[in-house]
Amino acid sequence: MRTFAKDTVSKTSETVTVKGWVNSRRDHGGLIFIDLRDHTGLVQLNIRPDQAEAFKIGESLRDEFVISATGQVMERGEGLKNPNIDTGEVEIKVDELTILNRSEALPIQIHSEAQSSEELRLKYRYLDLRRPKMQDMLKKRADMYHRIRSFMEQTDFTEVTTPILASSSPEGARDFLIPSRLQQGKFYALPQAPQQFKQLLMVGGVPRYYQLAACFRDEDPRADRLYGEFYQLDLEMSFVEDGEEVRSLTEPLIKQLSTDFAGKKLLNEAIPRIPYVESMERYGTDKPDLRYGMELTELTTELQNTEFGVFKNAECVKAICVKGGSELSRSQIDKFTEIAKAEGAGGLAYLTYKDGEVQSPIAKFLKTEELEAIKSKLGATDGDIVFFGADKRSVVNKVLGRLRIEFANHFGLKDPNIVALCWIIDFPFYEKDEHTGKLDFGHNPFSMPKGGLEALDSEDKLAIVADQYDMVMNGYEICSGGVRNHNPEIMYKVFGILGFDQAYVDSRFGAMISAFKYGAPPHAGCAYGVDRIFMELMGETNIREVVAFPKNGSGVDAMMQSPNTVDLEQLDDLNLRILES
RNA sequence: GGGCUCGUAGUGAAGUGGUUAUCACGCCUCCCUGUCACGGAGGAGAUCGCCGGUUCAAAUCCGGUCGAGCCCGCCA
Repeated sequence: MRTFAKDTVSKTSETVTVKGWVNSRRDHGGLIFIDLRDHTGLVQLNIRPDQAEAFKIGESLRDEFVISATGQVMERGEGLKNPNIDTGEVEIKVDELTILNRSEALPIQIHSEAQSSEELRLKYRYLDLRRPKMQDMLKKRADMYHRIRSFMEQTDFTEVTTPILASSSPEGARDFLIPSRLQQGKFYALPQAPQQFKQLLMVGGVPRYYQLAACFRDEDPRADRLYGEFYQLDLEMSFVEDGEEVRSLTEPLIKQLSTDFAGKKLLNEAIPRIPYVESMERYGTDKPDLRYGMELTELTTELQNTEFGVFKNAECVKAICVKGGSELSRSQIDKFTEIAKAEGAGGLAYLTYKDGEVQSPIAKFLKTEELEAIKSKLGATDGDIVFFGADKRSVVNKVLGRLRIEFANHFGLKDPNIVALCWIIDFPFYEKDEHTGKLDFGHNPFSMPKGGLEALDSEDKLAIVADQYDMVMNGYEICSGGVRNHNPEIMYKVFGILGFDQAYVDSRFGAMISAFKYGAPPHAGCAYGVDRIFMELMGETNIREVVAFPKNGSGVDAMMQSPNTVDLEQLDDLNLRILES
């Protein structure tokens, strides 16, 4: 019977068998210590020469050998205890020692603080996962899944799995295509989300559906975005016409995960609802991090008659006040200026409040009353610095929104123990492409335009608001949802505005359109990105750190060598051929 | 597709034009009976990602290329 490492501490004088890996070996010549590691922790083995056979084996042990050791658990003497490990009070006096398997020297460091490169860690993920931090991550993720399922079951949601082999959905991300053998020349697509299936479940009479759903998108990754596949807590509710019902029903889950599960504090017990337009104006983004202030402050009116040409001629002038920022060096300001330019700004004007006076290259262009207005509106005091954006409104918001995040990083304003949640609501239904000038869906073509059919007749299509909502956690979009459009007439019109005719909609969303003709209940739902939520709650900034087997930035699994070539026979089965490039 | 950064023994790092490329961990041999990242003595191990150029001389400078990371585009 195997005993786990951590349990040995309560088995003094008992004879036990422990199995695990050699974490380290300390060979004193006439006495050998082994730190044996299993999934529960470490325990020290004490191997003495009087057990000649075991001692001989002990001398041959190396890091990461897999062993089985049998012996008596002994309380360590005074001064020999190790408070740094859970089992430091005891050690096992080994009588029998067996090597279950040997190990070559490891290609990555798993015992030291200095961590090997991510490239190697991913290639040898099965070794990387032995590190306590990764073991902890896997356990915590399982715990989170358990809590999510409990919550969903308690709130009467029914788990339904939907197909992985699905069909290509246009207007979205790039699809992963799967060639069909039985229907040659045709393709399945891996679902980008179970969107259509879950809506069809609503028509199918399932009142509340949920699923921890795998989603597949062939788009370039980021630090907070996995390549290829990720998991969503996908859910949908029928007979819901107000998104508030979805928001208020599900947000307690995210609060519980933040507090009970992750042990963090909520910034606001009442989660604010912020309209999209307001968020863009105040934070310059639709995923604001509310843990810090530095809101974008409007100065267009105050500076409309200024002598300073850059401000005078701009459609919009805004500023943010960085508390204690007057200590920024010239080169640091230059760095922020580069960032501002990369976001489309012409430059980065600033005012420094230092030693009771205003210092700035642009101060001489500003009248005393203008300087006063700036100071009072931004609440600037001695030691602060104020940065300006003056340009088209969208550019100003974008630039200052980005700088707000950069300043928060620079001054360490992101408190890792706080979770700031908010809902962004009322997204624009349509957006105009800045380059082509063409109208496109802002977020999701399946959501209901607020005001229904009539709203779609509005002259200004950009003013049409979708009943669409995102949840934001500490600056990360963690949920997206909406009240769905369950009306075929509205569906046709929504696409018609973009120039797609009825036949197009029928061909792409035939099942949905057809289903909506047979008594589709109104419904609404959302999908929470569980990988990203888990990342933030674990205090990680790289999402690959919280996934067992992630792909790298090139979409490659360095461990499994996927994607890979296939046999010609397999291609023949599918009637496919690879063209010479 | 674009921008920025990086690539040096098995691993992590140092080395910004000039001796035999340095250090730590790991590895191998030997010594060591109370360590806990044990300690000590010795040893092996690097075409400095790859190709080309500049130079008397290149890990170092330049160009290209491959790979990785971050960001932009993209992500209904």
